[in-house]
Amino acid sequence: MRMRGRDTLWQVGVDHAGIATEMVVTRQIEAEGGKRDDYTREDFIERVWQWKHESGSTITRQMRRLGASADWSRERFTMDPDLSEAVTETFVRLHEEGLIYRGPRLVNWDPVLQTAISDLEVVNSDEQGKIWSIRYPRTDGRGDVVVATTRPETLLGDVCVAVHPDDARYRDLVGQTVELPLTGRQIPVIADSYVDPEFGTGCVKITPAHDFNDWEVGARHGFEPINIFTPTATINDQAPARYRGLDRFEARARVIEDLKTEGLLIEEKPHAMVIPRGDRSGQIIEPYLTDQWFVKMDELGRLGLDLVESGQVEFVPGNWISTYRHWMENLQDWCISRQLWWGHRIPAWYDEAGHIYVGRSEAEVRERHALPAELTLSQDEDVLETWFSSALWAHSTLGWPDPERMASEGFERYLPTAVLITGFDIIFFWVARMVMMTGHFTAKVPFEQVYITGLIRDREGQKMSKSKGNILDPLDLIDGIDLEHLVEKRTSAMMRPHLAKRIEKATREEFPNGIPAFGADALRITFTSLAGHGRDIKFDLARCEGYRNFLNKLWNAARFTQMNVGEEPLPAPSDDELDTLSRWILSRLNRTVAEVDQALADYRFDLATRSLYEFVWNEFCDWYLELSKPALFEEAVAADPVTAKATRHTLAHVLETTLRLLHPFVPFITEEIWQRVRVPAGVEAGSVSQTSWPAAGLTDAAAESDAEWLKSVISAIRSARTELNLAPGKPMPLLIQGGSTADHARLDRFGDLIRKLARLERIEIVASDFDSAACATALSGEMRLLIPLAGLVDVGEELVRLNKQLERELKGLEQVEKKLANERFVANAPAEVVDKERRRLQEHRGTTADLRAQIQKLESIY
RNA sequence: GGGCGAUUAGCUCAGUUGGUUAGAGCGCUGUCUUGACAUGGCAGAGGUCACUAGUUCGAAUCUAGUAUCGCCCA
Repeated sequence: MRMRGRDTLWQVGVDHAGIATEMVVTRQIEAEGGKRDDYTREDFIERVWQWKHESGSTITRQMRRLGASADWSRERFTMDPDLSEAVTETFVRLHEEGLIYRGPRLVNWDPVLQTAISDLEVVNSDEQGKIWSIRYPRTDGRGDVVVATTRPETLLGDVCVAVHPDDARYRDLVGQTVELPLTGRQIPVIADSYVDPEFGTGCVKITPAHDFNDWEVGARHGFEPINIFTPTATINDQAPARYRGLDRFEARARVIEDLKTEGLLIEEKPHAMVIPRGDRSGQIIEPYLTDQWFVKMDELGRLGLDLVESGQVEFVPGNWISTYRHWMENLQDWCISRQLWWGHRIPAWYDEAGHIYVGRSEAEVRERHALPAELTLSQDEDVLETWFSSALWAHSTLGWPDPERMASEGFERYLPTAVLITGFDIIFFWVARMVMMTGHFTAKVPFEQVYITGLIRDREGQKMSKSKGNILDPLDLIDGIDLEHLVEKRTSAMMRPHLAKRIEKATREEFPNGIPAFGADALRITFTSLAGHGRDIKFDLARCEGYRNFLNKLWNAARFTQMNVGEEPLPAPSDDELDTLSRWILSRLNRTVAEVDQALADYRFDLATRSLYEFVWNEFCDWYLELSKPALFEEAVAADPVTAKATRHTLAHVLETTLRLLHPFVPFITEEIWQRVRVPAGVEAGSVSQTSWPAAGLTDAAAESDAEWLKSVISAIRSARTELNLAPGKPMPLLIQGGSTADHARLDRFGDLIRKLARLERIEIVASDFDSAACATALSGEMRLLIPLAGLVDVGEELVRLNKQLERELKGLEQVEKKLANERFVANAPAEVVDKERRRLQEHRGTTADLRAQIQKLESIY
């Protein structure tokens, strides 16, 4: 983009990762033998800042080493004062608009971290649990009701038992009461269609304070929820004294034991179930009743959906829109408060009577509500979740809400931004929320396109994670790392230390010699080459190695070029001074530019990389450099100085242009080489990054066809040579039989090149009646390339070779014949397709006839 | 249960609006220290495009179903 002369901004920065950071610092304190409780809020935050300054810049350090060409002077952090101001402003405005509210709700509660977390931070894992059937005696003495539950301890908070309204078995039960075991309470039986009559006995205990579904049922029937847990998930005073103070698992054991004693436990059996766990702590999450802050999602969700459905924000690849749509259509209100210290503190104050005042500061609150100075206000202890501030990123980093900063940071100039590049796992967390927030507050979209990259997985296809110990630090791929350090890095500071042994073993198996240094360029181009539009990227060191070798190839091609073009500016040849091969490579270069342009426009970095790789290696290095050598040899320079000059200039020009094309992929090596070729290539700029992006020029069909002819002749001879087991260096003559006038004209022009590249002694054209019985044959178009066998090879080997070729040809011939024999094909297929098949038929017929004739001749003398 | 996606060479993946004998890298085989490069050159082997049916003159490509796997949501 920048090389195309566009006004570009790559806004870098990081968020403050509330929960994760708080956990890391807490663990650090514990490792020193301290406790988090020893710290005041202020001291703890101080400690977090200290940690952040020391080791919080890992990501930006990695990005810098990778050569990310961002505007580093504009790096932002979500806890910066200006971004924090945006957070407060957003909260206050949303509150004023009635889109933020506080209330008692069931939230996902992490009893270890003691904070609410959002739905998205809960990981549901399939686990083996148990299910218990419990008898609830009817108070009318007419038997019992049996309920099944996976969480018997929650019966202490049951408010009723529910059955399905259409369930004939229990029709007489509805409206009756049952005795809730162990509590001495009586609870009613109600009918609700939430109950699945097929599941268990068709009777369900309802515990509104500890289950999301039960909460709904309880609310529908007007029950007051009974919360039986403290914030650490121990039993509170709502329960009978016997259970108070037990943690949830102890309570379960005692409840079961007591039920057994009372003869109320019917059975216990294994049960496959889904357990909610916190994605940070790995602990079982409790649905827990607390006061939390929420953002209403109905209106914002509609906006977020509209902006995408209308095409103002476009996903690449496009089918991610269905994931986005699906989520936006099923939104829950967004729980934004977290019971943490590290983050943006909620701008709400309470008086002693519990009234809530929201405002930008305590002073503003006092003034706005005319509160007397002696009234004590205390600020809400909670902070906002990290994504709340990240959601504002697009506009808050451009100065919003301060008009002066907006002007200086380029709010109008850069919003909407062109593209957000991110992983699909973050579409809900971040993308959707950015679209909603920027849309709501600025009436603009945050970005026009969202390029969703695949997720980099390890060699086995596993998601990389610290706890699995399969992470790879890009820095270690760049600089290399020995096995011991790698093992140490992967097994230290683990959340689950018992996995260390297994991780160590796997690491030693996968990287027995550690990781060699590949360099930043090789790593970058490996990633771009893997960046197809799939959703997973399996990372394999072998790919990295391949691209490192490619860069080595590029380096050597550059050395060759430098050696031959020198260090002085080269005069550009006029069009008619350009030799065919130079015109060919320039034509191929132009095609490559066009391909790369198209690939980049489509975000197909893999295809862009491939075009460049193939051009550099398979065309520039394998052919042009080789073909240029004869023109650059000393005798040749004297014989044809014009071609030598044109070739030199073309070498320099093609290399220099290729470097510009490659620069966004491999910035370091291209800069290094470019500095050495810019003078001979005649380009004025201080750095390759300041040159302009190449424009695709015209292609040259005549030159391309000449070069293809030349390449196929040389390849045919080389193949024959190998198949005949002729040493590559062994001189041999070549006889040419047949061929068109065009062939002969080309032989005339390129004979010397063929001789040199195919290592021939001489080339001789022989008459059509020349007896080729004593020759090996290769076919190239209409030409027969004959290699006299005398003294060189075994006739038997040649026969084997020819028969193999014949077999291949016959297969092709058969296919074409079948096609053309089909009348409906001839009648229905487009004329050019049919013509093509007819031409192929002729070719195959000619070739097979030739091969047969030659085989016969050889057999006659064999 | 709902949604999304995948299945192409031993491995990792391309394959555009359906149209030569389906391509690449790595790996494998043979061979070569030729004056850019052995991190290399040259040549080669290797595929029933998961399966079944359909549409079509023609299917890796389009449609339906089946199987296996993965992810997201309930």
